[in-house]
Amino acid sequence: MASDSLSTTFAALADPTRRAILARLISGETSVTKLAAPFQMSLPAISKHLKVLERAGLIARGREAQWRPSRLEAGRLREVADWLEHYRRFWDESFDRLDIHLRELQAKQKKLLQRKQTREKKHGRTTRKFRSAVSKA
Amino acid sequence: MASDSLSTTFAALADPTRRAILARLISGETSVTKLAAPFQMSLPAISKHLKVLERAGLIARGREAQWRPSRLEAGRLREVADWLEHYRRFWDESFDRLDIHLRELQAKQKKLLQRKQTREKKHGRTTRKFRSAVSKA
DNA sequence: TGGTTAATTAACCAGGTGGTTATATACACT
DNA sequence: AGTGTATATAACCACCTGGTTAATTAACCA
Repeated sequence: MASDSLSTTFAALADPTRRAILARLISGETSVTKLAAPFQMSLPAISKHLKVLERAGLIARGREAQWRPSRLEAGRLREVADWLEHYRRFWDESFDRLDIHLRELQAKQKKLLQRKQTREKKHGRTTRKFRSAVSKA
Repeated sequence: MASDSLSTTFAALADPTRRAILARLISGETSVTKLAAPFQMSLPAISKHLKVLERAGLIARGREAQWRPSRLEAGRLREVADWLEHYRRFWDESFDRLDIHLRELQAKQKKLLQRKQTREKKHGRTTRKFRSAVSKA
């Protein structure tokens, strides 16, 4: 398998068990045994799947005594969404109009955010908010 | 590899060569040799990649004399986008607000489309337009 | 008919993937 | 210290993947 980030992410997503695990993690972090419960396969198999997801950066794992709770880590999914945007117009006929609307939204949003940041003096976060929802092409 | 549609699609996308081929096809359909040109690998290798993309339904292939032009087929990418939507809120803080805006847009769009269809008596297409751009959760 | 160009198929190979069972590690409890 | 519970690692296996070179098919051209 190629070692770039997108390839690793897609490869990790190319398995229904792993996608089911991600889906389960939507409702909160859980232990390995609880994640394994719905499946017929052995625990080591699940352990391997979790390692794949972890290496792909799709989940992060904590430590609580002998439990290793997994939680969703959505950054890589955003990368996928960003990549997909290049192709949106091929399946979404109304893309151009939608794009225009979204760009307007984005502009408004930026201004709002800038004002908010000036008021509250927040730190750390940049203003990338809507980037993944609009075209980059 | 699992045989369900999403798994096949993700597996096909988990290779930089294949993604590069898709990117190339954004600018129109092309022959195998032209698709192969940017890469160092042999023609049979590209041929295999194209077969993977074709089986995944990401491209379709025509026949023009001895050429087999490939063209982008974005339906499966839409499926990926739809799947991704379940996770959007995990990377997009402003998801809820965006969702509201998009639903409003969708409503407007539906009305526009209905009027248009009444006027032109178009057939076959339903009004699923913005489904992939908004949350389904 | 024969030659050229485009693409695919066949046969092969190294390395990866997804599963197994058996064993090991880590922590909690008494 | 010893036991139970949660998880990971090791060793193994069948199959898949992504590449190669050589041979084959298919269409055009003269």
